[in-house]
Amino acid sequence: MSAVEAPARQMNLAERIYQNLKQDIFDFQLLPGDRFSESEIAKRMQASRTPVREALYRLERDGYVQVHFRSGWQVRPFDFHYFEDLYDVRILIETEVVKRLCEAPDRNVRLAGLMTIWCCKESQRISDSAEVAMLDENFHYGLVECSKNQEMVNIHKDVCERLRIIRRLDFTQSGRIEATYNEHSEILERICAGDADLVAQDLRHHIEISKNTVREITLHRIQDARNRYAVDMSMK
Amino acid sequence: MSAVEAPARQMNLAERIYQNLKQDIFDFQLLPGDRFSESEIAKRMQASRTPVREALYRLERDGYVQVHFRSGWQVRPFDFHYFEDLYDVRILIETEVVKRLCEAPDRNVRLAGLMTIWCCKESQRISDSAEVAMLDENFHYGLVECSKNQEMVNIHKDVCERLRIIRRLDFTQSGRIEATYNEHSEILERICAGDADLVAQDLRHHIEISKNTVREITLHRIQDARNRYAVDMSMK
DNA sequence: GCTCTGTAACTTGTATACAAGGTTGAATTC
DNA sequence: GAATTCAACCTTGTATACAAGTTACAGAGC
Repeated sequence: MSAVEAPARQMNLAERIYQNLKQDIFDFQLLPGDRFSESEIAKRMQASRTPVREALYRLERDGYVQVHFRSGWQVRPFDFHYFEDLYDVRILIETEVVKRLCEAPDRNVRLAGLMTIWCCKESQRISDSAEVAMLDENFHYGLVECSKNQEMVNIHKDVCERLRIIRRLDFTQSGRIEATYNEHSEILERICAGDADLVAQDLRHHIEISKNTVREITLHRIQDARNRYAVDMSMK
Repeated sequence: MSAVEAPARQMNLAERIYQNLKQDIFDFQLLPGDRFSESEIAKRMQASRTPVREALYRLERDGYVQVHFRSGWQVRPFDFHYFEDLYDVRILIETEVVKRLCEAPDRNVRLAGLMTIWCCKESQRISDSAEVAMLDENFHYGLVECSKNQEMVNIHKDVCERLRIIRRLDFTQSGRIEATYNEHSEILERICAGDADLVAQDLRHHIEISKNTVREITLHRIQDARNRYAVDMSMK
């Protein structure tokens, strides 16, 4: 029962390949719709097909790729309807969590960490969009972790990870950073005030802003992102 | 886009082994805590280790088994806290769904199938507990499918499947069948009436009955179930 | 009897060989 | 030129061989 679990899980080849492939998908190195074979990946990762297959089947279950019988693999094409459904699940879980939080007597303690980050002076706010994007994710993870329901945490994390691929296109818009700070701090303060209905409404609205931007994202923008990424890489 | 997906997915060896192993776990042929090796399974399933491994890694991700580094596999031990968390997720999803249903103008049409099964005369009710258990599962699936949110359906299905291992111990109690009929029919009628708050309350209560029985289940009862199953098998 | 040690028999992780079905494209036929 | 055929080459699915690490137990030493 002690050190059996994930903590010190040494990196298998399969694990490493899984992480790398997922990162490639997030970075649009592998574009939605792209087809590829196991041998191709094996060659690129300098490994045999066995660990590659293991990684691919995990990615398939995650919903990132799909296998065609004896006919290669494919990065799962974008499906905006799918993303919107995921956003709804996020809204459902997070609003439930904040409602519960509003009834917890020790909510101030539980939220202390988040409050130091988000309810700070304007001068202390972070302006780097990549960094804020990460903080934003952690904000929402942090809320759900307060629920003390590990399965809710797992499912929520899963959903957010599947959404990450499009969320990262979100923080490029100007004004989004400031708005995020304002919305997060308001949510936290209202939780402390115990305003269950109001805060659920705020949170729903906050997430729906992201949800609505999904519709605007086109394959063209994805292609752009890829090009930008390629340039970034060559400059390092 | 036509016949690419799951429908005609022919049974791989890996797929077959996955299903068989899961069934063994459900039937308590493999008891929580049991340890076993890949070769063992391969021998029993008359296949090589390759498809066995694929199946095992899927089961691991599903949360049924865990692998110990170069030291065999184990059926994940029971953790009642885990099951209660899952029940909470079920409650959250299903209450959300019925709330939405109460606002849908065409809810009578969507629910027609369920109503013929559950809102029938007492004389037409089914009394076989295994059959009712299956109908019960389909009732809850059916509700969520009405939500038109495929991801919610998927997650809910996943959660229910993970709960199935203990839910099947539930319908043995006398009176449970009649109560299920009464509760389901009341829920359906109240949805049609559009009573969002009342119906959510009913549903929550209905699921919490199951949730509370979890606490009563002990490993001893599981052992019993296994013995009973072994007897059933030998009688065939 | 107890502790330690080393080895033999296991385990999973990875690479590779082969089987069986899918795809493609050039040659053939009309 | 257009349609068809068929073979070479691809793909994944499965079995097997080997590498590397873990476990269990017999036997030595005390």
